[in-house]
Amino acid sequence: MLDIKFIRQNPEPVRESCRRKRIDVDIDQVLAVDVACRESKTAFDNLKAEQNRRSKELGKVAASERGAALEGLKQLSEDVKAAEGKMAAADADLRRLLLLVPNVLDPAVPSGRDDSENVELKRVGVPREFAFKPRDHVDLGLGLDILDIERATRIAGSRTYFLRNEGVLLEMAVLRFAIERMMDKGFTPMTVPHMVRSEAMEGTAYLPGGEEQAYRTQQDDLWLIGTSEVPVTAYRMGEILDLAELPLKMTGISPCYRREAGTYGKDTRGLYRIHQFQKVEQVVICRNDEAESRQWHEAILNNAEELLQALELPYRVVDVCDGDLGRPQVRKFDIETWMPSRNGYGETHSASRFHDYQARRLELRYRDEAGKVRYCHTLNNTVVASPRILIPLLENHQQEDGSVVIPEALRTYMGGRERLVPRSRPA
RNA sequence: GGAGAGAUGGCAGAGUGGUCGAAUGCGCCGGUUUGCUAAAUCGGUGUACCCUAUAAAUUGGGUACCGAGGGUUCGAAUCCCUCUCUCUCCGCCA
Repeated sequence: MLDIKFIRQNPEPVRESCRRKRIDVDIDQVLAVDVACRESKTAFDNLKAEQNRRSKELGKVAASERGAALEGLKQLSEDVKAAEGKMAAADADLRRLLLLVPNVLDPAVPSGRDDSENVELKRVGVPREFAFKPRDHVDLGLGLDILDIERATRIAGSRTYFLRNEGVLLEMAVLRFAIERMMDKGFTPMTVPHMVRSEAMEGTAYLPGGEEQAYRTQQDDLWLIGTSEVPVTAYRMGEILDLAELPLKMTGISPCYRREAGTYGKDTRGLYRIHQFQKVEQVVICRNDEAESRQWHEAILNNAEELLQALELPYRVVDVCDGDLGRPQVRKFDIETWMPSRNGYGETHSASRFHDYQARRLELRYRDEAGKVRYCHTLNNTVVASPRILIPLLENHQQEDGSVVIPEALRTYMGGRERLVPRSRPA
């Protein structure tokens, strides 16, 4: 959410960000409702002040003189109620609109229609030249007997899977490796509620707007998280933090649930796009300082890059263009990891910077040196998400015989195993 | 799931219809005193919004907020209803 005062003073940059993000919000309407809000607030304040004053006096008036004074006050009371109703309605209107106004783009964000026009910033590592015909992760997974999609579909519908045998170890190894690396970097690991209230979804800007993408529980009106970003960023919501606590560096691990509505027919094979996965996420909550916020954006991007390097996977970093950017982000860098089966890079990480957009919705604040209360800045990035990361892991490290070499970094978490070997499946 | 108790400022805790944004204590900030520290003592110490003045930190006025929402009343921290959360007991349970 943007500060209404900012919109009032800078309507044009806000309009421009709406246009570039292709989000249809009428800023003139926002400004009109803002005026209505303030007018109704002033009207209410004045009426209420009069009522307070006269009511106070009434308490001191002798009982015999009350009758006449009461008559006028009854009418005033009606007027106050009417004015209050009007003000509340205007406030609600404004809030509803403000939740839809997108964040203002960083000037550096490139222009483009969709993800095909994201701008590549760098490539690290060289995709392997195979001397044989490489298999995709599904064939590899079946051969190794670490994966079963067909039966999962029968039981749980499309975009579901079972991991089996060393597949389970491999997923847990990747997650465990990721958490330990983040702890080494001073991030506090957290397990989190997987179902959260609307406030947390709204506060992190998944609602309103993301209703179609999230699972909602029927009886308790809770939402299944699509990422631990939601509970972790919301962890201190409503609090005024001590400056000394900042920056808050946290790393959440959780299952992530996504409906993937509107993606029918897209990425249907394998483990790329599924309804449920595991993710280790990094979240930074820092002071309201543009330069510091940018530094953390670089830092969390770098954290993810280091992890991919440790997994010996080639990747590239892209600067996400305006048309592909979500409502809350100021800027976003995606990391795409080389996936031989796609003969291209596929998104595995997404590093977002939000300015105070989420913090304002979450009432996440701190007291600065001068004692002034200010909204924090928030950022997040994937550390690793599985099973998507298993795609490049299996495909890049496969051997001609269908075995897969486990990167050095993961071996201690795999009971010392150095490779996964095909086996015939039990009947 | 059933029965009961509770939710007040950074914390503890008073307040059961008007003089309450809220006693008191602790904490915190500033002053005074004292070789230093401590103690003592005096003063200050919430958030948001609106109006006003100002180049600005900010000043002056107003309104709201005592878990959340609604109601009664001229007037609600205080009375009523609904909800949320916490605690105790019973039930169920990994």
